Amino acid sequence: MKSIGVIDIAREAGVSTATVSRVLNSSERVSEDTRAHVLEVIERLGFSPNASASSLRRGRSDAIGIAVASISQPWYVKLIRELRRAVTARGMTTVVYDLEHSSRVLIEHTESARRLRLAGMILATGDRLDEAEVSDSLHRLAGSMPLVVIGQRLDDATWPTVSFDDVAASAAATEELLERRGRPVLFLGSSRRSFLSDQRREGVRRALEARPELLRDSSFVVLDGPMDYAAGYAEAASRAHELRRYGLIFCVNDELALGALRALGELGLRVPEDVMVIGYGDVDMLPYLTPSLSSLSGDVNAIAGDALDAIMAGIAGEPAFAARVHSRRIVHRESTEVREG
Amino acid sequence: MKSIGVIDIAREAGVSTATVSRVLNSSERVSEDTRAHVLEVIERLGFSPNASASSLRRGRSDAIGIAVASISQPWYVKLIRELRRAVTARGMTTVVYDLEHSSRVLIEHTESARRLRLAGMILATGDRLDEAEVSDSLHRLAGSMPLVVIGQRLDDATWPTVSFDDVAASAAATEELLERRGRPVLFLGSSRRSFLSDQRREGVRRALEARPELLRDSSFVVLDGPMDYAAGYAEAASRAHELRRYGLIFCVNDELALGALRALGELGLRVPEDVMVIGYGDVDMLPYLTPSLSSLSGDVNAIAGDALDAIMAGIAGEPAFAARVHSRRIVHRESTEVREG
DNA sequence: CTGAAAGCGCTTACAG
DNA sequence: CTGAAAGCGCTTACAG
Repeated sequence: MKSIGVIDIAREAGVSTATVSRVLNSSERVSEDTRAHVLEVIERLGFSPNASASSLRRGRSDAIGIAVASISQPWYVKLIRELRRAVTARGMTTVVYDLEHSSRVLIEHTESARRLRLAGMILATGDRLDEAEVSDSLHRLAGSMPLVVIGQRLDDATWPTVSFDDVAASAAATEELLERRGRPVLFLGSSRRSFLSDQRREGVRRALEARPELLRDSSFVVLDGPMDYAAGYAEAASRAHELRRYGLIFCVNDELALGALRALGELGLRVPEDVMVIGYGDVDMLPYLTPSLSSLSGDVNAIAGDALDAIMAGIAGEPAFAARVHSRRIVHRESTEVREG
Repeated sequence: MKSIGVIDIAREAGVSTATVSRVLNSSERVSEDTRAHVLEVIERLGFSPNASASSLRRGRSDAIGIAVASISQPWYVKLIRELRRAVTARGMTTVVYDLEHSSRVLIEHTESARRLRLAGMILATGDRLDEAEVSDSLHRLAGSMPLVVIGQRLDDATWPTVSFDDVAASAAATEELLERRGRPVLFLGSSRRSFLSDQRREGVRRALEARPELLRDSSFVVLDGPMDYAAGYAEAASRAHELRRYGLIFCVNDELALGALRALGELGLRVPEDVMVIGYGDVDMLPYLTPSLSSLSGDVNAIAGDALDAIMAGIAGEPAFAARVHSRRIVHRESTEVREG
């Protein structure tokens, strides 16, 4: 069964294929009568235009790629949905890529995006992009379509970037919490593969520099595997003997914080009375934990808006900003609710 | 800057475009020397074949669509990743669709899939598909490509389906827990838009039928909004006065269970001493909650394997099974750890 | 406002 | 094993 195409519609409607095409891409001048008639025929025959033919002829697809570090992290899911909403409203489509925190998958997806001749690509990740192979892929990608990166800026980036100032956010949060309780800090989650983790650690370190005696007794744990619930649990549990020395466990994400919370409970430490805990990301479940978890929150809509402006400018061939930086907000919940000196 | 195509590669390599194409689609007979030479030229010029041209010529894309009810639910994320792994291993690609639990989005995505002439579509959702507009979309989709549905079977389905027997799973779990504690049950989460929710409720009801006095005092709550943390919390909290009457809160998913857990804690009810709680899905975080949450778990790999077999059969034009049903397993954690009469 | 016709970049049946 | 050439289904510059 041969599927029907513009030729069939044109014949049935008694017009040319050019007119059918103009109706499909509404922006053109077609008389109202003709348009209505053609649309009726399209509807009646159940015609679905072939996107490959259209993309081939136009030289590019009408889809924007959205690649995120991991679709199992709620913040990225929100970002995807917000971007999809905005892109759809502009009459374009999206294709979602889950990087699974893997360089290999990132490279596979960039190649796929190039083959598809996407209209543009928005890449959001906190994983390091400066590894040679990855960086090469990105430059190749940026050479074939507009690219916007959310989360970090490579030194040799030729594309717009949008990010949070996580150094500042971590520093501010740490200072605030040190005032509540002036004790050493345990920082969980500096992976070699994570750019954001480095930023967050750096902020904590800076805040502690003002109190050398606390900095000396603080610890910065380097995780090399996944930064998930299990890792948070294992890292906290394995430090059972020294945990009482810290006033705050600063986790690079909410998953680690949740895992750590469980370990602390098993060890008989109370949160926040014995030790405070804070995470990063402010995922939806935090208010429902016991104790509810404090976190550093970042506005998805602001980031999505900037990324969209930049990608649309790129598609239109116009210049966009080089870098935009947003700030985060600390959300206090039970895990940091304590008042001392 | 005109991007390079097979013609450029052919000229540079001193062969015909037919040969270049054969090298790209490795399956063909090409001499080793020619192949190596052409590959070298492709690499050197950074050639990326135009997927639209290829799809147009072949009559369909090499991508399989994976549409899931929501990418904010971990089980679906696991399914996506497992399917992607398997599809990639077969030399094809995937495109991910997030239905956001919305019929409108589902319809948009099926139209998009049709325009893209995907090789096939795997749809996984527990939301009802029997609404007229949705059902029409599915039949239209199934008319243009192989379709496999995970999660439910429509009466007039012409496509293979894979699902869990949630009636049986709920019934078995309820029976087992009623033996631990013979008290009425509060069932949370029967939404009118959810097929799976109906199945799960039905299983609980059947198990209770054997104990009419318990069935009489049990409650089945119908939620009409999202079934998330906030809903679980709100529903449990709003029943503060009657909560002590139940021996078990049976939640249609883990998110509701987590929300309910928090509400119970605030009300001073102990889990599992005062009331047991169980969810559905067995997401990764459950062991790290306090108390850790019991859940009904379903094997992703078994489902993914069946779906893949069916879609591949469909693509090859071969017949596949009509329906496959898998069973779930109860995973006991602290929230159901209690022994009585 | 509308149509005739060229052409986007591949793949493949056919011929050698 | 390799090449010449047709054709997939659209869109658009051009002409009227």
